Amino acid sequence: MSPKPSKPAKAAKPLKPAKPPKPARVVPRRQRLAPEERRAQIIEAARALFAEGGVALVTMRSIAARVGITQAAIYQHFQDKEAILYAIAEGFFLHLIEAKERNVRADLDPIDRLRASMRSYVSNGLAHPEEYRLVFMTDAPGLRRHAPANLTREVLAGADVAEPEIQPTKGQIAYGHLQELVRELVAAGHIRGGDPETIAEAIWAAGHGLVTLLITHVDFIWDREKLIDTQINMLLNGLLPEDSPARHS
Amino acid sequence: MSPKPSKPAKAAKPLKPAKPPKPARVVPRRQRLAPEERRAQIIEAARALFAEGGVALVTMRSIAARVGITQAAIYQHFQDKEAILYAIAEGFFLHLIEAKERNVRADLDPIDRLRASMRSYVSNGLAHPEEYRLVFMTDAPGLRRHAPANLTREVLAGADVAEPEIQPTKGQIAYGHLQELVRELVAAGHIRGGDPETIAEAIWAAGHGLVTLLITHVDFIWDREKLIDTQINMLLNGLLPEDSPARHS
DNA sequence: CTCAGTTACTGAACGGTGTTTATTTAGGGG
DNA sequence: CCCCTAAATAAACACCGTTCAGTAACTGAG
Repeated sequence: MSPKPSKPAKAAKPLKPAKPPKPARVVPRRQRLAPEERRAQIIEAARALFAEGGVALVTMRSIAARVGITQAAIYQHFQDKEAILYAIAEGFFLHLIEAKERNVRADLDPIDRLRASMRSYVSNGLAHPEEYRLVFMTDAPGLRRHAPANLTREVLAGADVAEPEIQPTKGQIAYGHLQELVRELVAAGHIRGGDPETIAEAIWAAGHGLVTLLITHVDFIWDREKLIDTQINMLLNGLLPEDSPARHS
Repeated sequence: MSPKPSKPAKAAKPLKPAKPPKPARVVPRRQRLAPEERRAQIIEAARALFAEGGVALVTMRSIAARVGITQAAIYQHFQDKEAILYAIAEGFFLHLIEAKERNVRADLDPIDRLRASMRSYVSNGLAHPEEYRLVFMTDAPGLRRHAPANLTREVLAGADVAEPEIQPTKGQIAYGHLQELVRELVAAGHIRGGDPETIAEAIWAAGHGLVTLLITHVDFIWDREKLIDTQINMLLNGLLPEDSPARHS
């Protein structure tokens, strides 16, 4: 059996029946903070726990304990747990955007910009696997719910809904960079023609699949660089040899 | 008289509080089943719940209620919840293998076999999004634990650990089909040379990314077929035009 | 047929989770 | 000064997966 922590447990409290409200409770000492400060504390605690052991360690109780408040107090500042995780997810996308701006210099050859973009994306995923899992591999449809504004399909499609207060999430900004790059490349004829939107989606899918494979089968893939090279080469040059009769079929 | 065996006094209760264990409990009517039958019932119930509302509905209590037993009884037949989910995951891979054998006829042109393989994989993912999420997008490292035998890296790498009782999981079988196809194509010169193992990984990554994108951004992507076509075309022909100076760099 | 042994099953917990509610109280504006 | 808003609390609620002692249905040997 497991180590049984014998607890004295005098919990003989009648749960159901009428509850005589115990009076004269002395709440020890309570410190109040400015809301935005508390909010920052909570996010920071959550981020630290997340970094230490992944999403499993991020618990309302563990966050509260780290901050020094009770778990219920968190609900004064966040609608629910997913709202906290959303903040962490946005941090990941911020990393992504910053790394992209560091690695994908504007003076590079256009095709090299695409290469560098993909490498930057993959490297970032490998550097922050827990965040990557949270953002793309967790079944949390609610994460999107906590975006500051609803970017509907129409907005993204470019309908003239020019409401200035609608601002995209960090994830949408990051993806927008890829879209723009692909548009540029297609317009300049550097890559095959086609719908830039669809091409960007296909490229992202390939990159995402690569990261997924690398971070979930950690101990099966020994030569990561070779795999990344192979995939980028596949995307650019294609699998078919130049003289293959199957080309462009 | 009564077959009441060595159950002396109930006074010897070393447990926490003095709990008067009311005896004379009349357990209504209990039906016992052959273990394999019960096992099948449990899996079936879990599968039905899973199909109805995803993994969130699959609860030990909900499974038990559907079968008509208590949740603790399940543990007579499965080590834990993940063992049940493993059965569902294996079912998904079985679908995958069957679909592949239906769609990828051996008499096809080799390159068309690759095309059909990818289409079959993607279609299967789109047809069973909940299973796909469970298998590839849930952070359940334990799913692998319930494989009937441990296929270690050495075994997969081809070391001569020819233990006949070690049999691969359905997932490993499915992936093996892709590996074999790629090996064939490379050997016959139908696709560019390179390490077939790595190429297979890159292809799988691209297909997986595609499925992920399609099942998570359901309402953003209107033309799935176009995206699938674009990606397969990208993999085969490459993004770069024939006369691009960047080719093969 | 009897009876001991095995084991599928039950009821009741245990420790955990996210969240809600009533209550208390700190701190700032009239 | 009081009063009101709202941050924080204690205590619960409704779940979850899992464990465990005890019970009863079956099994098979004598």
